[in-house]
Amino acid sequence: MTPLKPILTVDVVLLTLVQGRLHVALMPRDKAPYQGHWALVGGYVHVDEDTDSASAALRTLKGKLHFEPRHLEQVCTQANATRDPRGWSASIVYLALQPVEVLTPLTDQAGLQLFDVSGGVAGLPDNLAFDHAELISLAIARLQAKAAYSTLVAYFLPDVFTIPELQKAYESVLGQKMNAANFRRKILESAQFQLAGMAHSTGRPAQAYRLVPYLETFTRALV
Amino acid sequence: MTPLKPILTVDVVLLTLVQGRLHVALMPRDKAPYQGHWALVGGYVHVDEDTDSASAALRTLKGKLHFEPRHLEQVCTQANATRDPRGWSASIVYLALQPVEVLTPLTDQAGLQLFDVSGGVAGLPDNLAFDHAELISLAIARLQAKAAYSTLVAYFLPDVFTIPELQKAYESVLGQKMNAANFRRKILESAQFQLAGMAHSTGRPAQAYRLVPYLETFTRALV
DNA sequence: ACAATAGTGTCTGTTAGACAGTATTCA
DNA sequence: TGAATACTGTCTAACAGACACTATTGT
Repeated sequence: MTPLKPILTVDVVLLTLVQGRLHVALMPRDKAPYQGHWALVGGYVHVDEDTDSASAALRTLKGKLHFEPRHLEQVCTQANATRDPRGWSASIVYLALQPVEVLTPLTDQAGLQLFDVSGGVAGLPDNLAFDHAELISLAIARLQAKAAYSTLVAYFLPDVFTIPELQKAYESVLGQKMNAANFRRKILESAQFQLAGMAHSTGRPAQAYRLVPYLETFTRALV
Repeated sequence: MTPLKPILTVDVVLLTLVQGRLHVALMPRDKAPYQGHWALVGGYVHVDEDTDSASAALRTLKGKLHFEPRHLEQVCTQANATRDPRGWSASIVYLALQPVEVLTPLTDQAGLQLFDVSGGVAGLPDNLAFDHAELISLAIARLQAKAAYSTLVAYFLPDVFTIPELQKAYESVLGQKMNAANFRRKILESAQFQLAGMAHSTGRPAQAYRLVPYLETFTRALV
C-alpha cells in the first residue's frame, strides 16, 4: 500500500507599508474549503508549469494580481496533518515586499484588500482561511528579524527614495524612532545605496538614492 | 485533468564536530535512484503516521539511527522539477546538531559515515545523491549565520561543558580564534548558561556549565 | 522672514578587543 | 618547581547615540 501524497501549495505573505503602518494583502477565497474567508495569495504547485517553488509563487502573483514583487524570499514550510481539511498539507511560505503604490490600484479590482498588521495579527478579521494568521505572523517575524541589518525595508519604497523616507520606513517596521543624523551616517557608510538625483517636496529638497544591486546586508545593525 | 502531485520528503543535515572540524553524517542509499550513493538521512513524509514535518524528520532519525538529536530546526524547502529523477519533488531540509560521542558508535553499524565539511562541501565524495551537496551547503550556511549570536554551537557539546570547550567549538564553526577573556565575559553576561559543577582534565579544573533551557540568542554578537 | 525639511559637526558614555597578570591543578 | 590550563583586571581605540547647529527650499 502506497501512502497518499500530501498536498503541496505555496502561500505568499505580501506586505506593504501604508502611511507608516505595515499591511498584509489578502483575497477572499472563491472555493471551499474556507470559501469567502480571507486568504493569502497562493495556490497549488503545478508540476507541469512550475520549475520550482519560487516560480510557483511568482506565477500565482502574476495570475491573480498581474505583477512581480520587488522582493520575494522563502520564509519556511508549514506542513502538518491538520492545517487543511482536505488532508495532509504542506505550504511553502514566501514573504513578498512591495511599495503600496502598485497595490492600491489592485484593491477592489481583484478583491484584494490591505489589512493593518502594525499591531500584529490580532487585529485581522476572524474569518481567515487555514492557518494563514500563523503564516502571516511567521513572515512578519522574519521581516522584523532581518530589518535591522539588511536593506529589506527599502523594498517597501519606490525604486528611488530619499534617506528621510527610508528612515520612516525603518521606523515603521522596527517600531522605534531613530536619530536622523546617525541613521544617515549608517546608511551612507553601508555603501548599499547610490545617488539618483534630487527629490522635491515641501522644505529643502533631498538627495535621492536607489539600492545598489545584489547587496543586502549591513556589517553592523542599524539599531 | 488534475495535475500530478509532487513528491514530499524531509532531509536532515546532521552535523557534528570531530576534533574541531565540522562533519556531516551521510548514509549510502539502498534503493534506486542513486543506489549506493551517499545521502542525507531522510525519506518520504508518511501522511498516516507523521503529524507534521518535524515529526517526519524525527521519525526518520529514530528509524534509521535510533536517537533524537539535541537540536533540530527547519532550514528551508528545496522544491523543483529536476532534483529527483522520479518527478517534481519538494524536500523540507532540517538541520540537526549532535555531539559526536553519540554518532561515533553508529558508524559502520548503520552504514553511517561522518564526512569532513570544515572546508565546505567541495571535499565530499563525488557520488552524492540528488542535490544533497547543495542542501548541506545551505544548512552549514544557516549554522554559521546563526552561530555568532546564538547558543546553537553548544548543541555540539555534551549536556555539561566548560567555557574553554565551548570556545573551541565556536572557533571551529566560525573559523576564527577568539580571545579567551572576552569570550568568557560575553558568555557569562549572556546568562544563557548555568553552573553545573566542576570539570577535571589536565591543568587547572574548570567550572562546568549547562545551557539554560528555552533561551538561545545573545543580545550582542559574539564576534 | 518664517516654517519646514535636509543635512553636518562634535561630544560623550559604552563597549569590544588586546593584553598582562594571577590561580589552581598535575607530574 | 615548572608545565598546562583556567580565570581576572585593566587599558584603549572605536563606535553608537545625543544634540546643537547649519543649509536650502516654498510661502
